[in-house]
Amino acid sequence: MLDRVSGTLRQHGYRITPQRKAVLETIARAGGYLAPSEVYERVRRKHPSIGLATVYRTLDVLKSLGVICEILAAGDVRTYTLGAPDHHHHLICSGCGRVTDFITRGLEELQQRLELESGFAIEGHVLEFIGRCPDCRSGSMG
Amino acid sequence: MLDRVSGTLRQHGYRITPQRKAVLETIARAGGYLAPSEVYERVRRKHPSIGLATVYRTLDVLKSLGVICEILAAGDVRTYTLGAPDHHHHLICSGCGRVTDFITRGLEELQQRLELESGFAIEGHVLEFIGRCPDCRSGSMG
DNA sequence: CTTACTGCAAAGGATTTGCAGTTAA
DNA sequence: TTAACTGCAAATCCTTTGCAGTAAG
Repeated sequence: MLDRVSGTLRQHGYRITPQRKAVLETIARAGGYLAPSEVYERVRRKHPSIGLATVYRTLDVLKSLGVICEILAAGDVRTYTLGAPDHHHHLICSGCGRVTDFITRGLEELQQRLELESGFAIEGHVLEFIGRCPDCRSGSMG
Repeated sequence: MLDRVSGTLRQHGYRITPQRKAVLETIARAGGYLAPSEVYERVRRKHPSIGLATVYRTLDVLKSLGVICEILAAGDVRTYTLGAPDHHHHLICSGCGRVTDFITRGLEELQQRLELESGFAIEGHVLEFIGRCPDCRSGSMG
């Protein structure tokens, strides 16, 4: 994975730096979605001198290359995970904020209908469900 | 409309103030979606002394009562329009930012499937399509 | 070597909060 | 009368930017 991303970075004239590797590995290892501040905290464990600005800049680069995907969740938090957008959707817990992905089809038809009816050239979509995850339903978290 | 909302406000122990009326009327008259700063600018034309904080506070109140609906659009802009969420979805122009609503069904089935598969108690959803509107497709806006 | 990248600190923009005065009910 | 509301200014929070030094290629 790192090899592939390194290639992508190089192809676009970006350099491979320890900071970029660390950010990417952190997101990859997390599995779920991390906010910039969370990425920062985790990267700092191994790489204490990294600056928050570098994390933001790295997230921008990786996002612009499609290496990571940003979700526009409720509560104005940006979070990031590995992978390109649009291939999956999100199920967000209103209790703990955890994000689960799901895949669905059928949006293509809807998209076609919308293009016809609205005249838009549709480029992408966001589909998020918000609810309470099993843990938060049973637990004492509110 | 204002009467209905006044009733709602009163029922919840909120007072009817000129500022709240002005914010509500501004959003109602706009038809589309307004960011807090846009609401503020427009309200100021008729009500020059209003403060931005009051606009934010009013938006919070109206949103919490379901009188207005907030969309979580790309680019980290919050915008508001009349009406409760979840009854419609959004088609957002990536050129000019204008938002069009659409209504669709079929998400209920998907929701049921997700509840079964994930164990979530789903409370709501967001469905947004992003694309270029007819004006921006034909015009010179990029 | 060259120039992209980094860390730091300062700047920026959006939203929230504290407070004393005001006003709806 | 009285408690919710307001405007203002300051405070917060998140993100971006300027800069001089560092390091990838």
